[in-house]
Amino acid sequence: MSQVRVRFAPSPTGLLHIGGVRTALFNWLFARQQNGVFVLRIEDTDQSRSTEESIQAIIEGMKWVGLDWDEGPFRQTERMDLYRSHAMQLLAKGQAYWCACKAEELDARRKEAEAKGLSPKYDGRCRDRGITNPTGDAALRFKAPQEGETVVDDLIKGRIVFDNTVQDDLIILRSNGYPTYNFSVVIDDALMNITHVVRGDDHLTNTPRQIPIFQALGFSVPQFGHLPMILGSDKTRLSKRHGATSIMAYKEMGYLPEAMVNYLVRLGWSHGDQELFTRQELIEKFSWKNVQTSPAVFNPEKLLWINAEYIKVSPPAQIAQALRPLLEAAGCTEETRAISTGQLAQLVVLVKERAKTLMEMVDWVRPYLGQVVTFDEEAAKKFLTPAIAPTLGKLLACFEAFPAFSKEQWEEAFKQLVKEEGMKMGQLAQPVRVALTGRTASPGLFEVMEALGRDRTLFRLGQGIERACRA
RNA sequence: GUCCCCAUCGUCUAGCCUGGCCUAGGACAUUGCCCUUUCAAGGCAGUAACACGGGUUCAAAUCCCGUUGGGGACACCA
Repeated sequence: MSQVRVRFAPSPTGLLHIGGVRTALFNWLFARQQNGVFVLRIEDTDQSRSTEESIQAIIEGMKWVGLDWDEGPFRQTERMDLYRSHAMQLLAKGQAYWCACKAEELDARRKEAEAKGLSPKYDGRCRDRGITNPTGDAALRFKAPQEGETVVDDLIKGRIVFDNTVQDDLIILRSNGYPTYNFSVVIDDALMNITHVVRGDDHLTNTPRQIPIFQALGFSVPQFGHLPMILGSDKTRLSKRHGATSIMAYKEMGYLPEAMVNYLVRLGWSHGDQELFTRQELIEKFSWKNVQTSPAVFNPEKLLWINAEYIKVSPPAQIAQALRPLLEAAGCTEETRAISTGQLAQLVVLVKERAKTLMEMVDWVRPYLGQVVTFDEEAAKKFLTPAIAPTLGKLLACFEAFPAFSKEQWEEAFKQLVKEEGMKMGQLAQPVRVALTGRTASPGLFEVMEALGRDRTLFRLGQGIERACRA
């Protein structure tokens, strides 16, 4: 069998959305598993809607999720001669014809047919007119088969039969000379030797339109596979109404690319009960057989859970690196630049179990940057009271007596003091927590002290006592 | 309207092809408990589904037909 060649062919009419990423991902996994080739092709034949920014957004998104392509990015607008010459071939063979109907006329006729409850398909009035010297605004139509059936043996859905009598004579070359989608995909998929065309379910009904074009041109027909759609919580097709759909929006919200990939692949594909996969496992275990046939609702809560799982197990230094720009963007520019990645990684270890996104992590890490603590007013008011000040003072004196920080020693001393004062652990722990972090919630107290170091711990404790006395 | 696809807990899904092991398993979310210096994390337990109706069969979530419901496509968009 020849080498597997698959492609991802987005149209650059907006940002790269998660549905597109999932389609790309399935293609990519299959290519990598089969030692095949993954092609990136930009379908920009609609000059009125395609933009350069969108092309950049697609490339940026693909890179972020780590879906590297082997060939391309090809742009259809750079391949116009190919489409035109093949269209002319069809014309010469009598499998295409010029159509002089005006777009507005066609529109009107379609509406009329619909109003009468008839099929809105082209009535074929130019089919046998034999126009040989078309005026500048004629379009070229493909002579679609009008009888028999077209069978698609779908990789995911199995055998699907379409009745050719409902097929339309599609326009393949617009009056402006640009090819239409259904024609340019066929030419490109054929010329690029694509072996498996895997795309969204919304293309399923395009398949019986495209197969006859492959055949008319004498190309071998690739295998097709149609992925179920991603739906929003209301079970309609996922769109902006449902929240963020652009892949880069998830980056900005603090999601990890590996988490996105893991979530997206599980949306429509499964391997028994397994939820978490390394990329290597995905490549090994992926199979069309286990791709779901029905659409899936996008569930942000599960994505959040997966992201949290990835934050917990990813190398801390890697998280630290990704965190840096977000920290700076959050206004901690100086503190962030002052800290080494190694030190930042230690903070990541400190808080990684409580942050589900990098954005949340920014907030968790903040109290450990800089010398001074920023008090949460409510927390300070509640726990840093004059009543507790003397005990905090004793604790400070006790800690100061230790020349160096030692988690075990300091914890021992802390517990000793709690006992002497006849308090409960929490009665002293909370005020100390507020003194050290400014907040009522934090990692374990002694981990916090370790992260802060002896000097800052003592400094902040002193700060807390001052605040308590003032209150 | 026509054509096509789809249908298991709220959600993602296992099981369906090759009927019995399914009084339907896992995960997210949710509820309760445990752990505990706070917040998490973790552990344990619970609530919760085969859309409906007919067949076929000794036996159906699994096979067949229909109904209903959802989605998609019917452009000189992709």
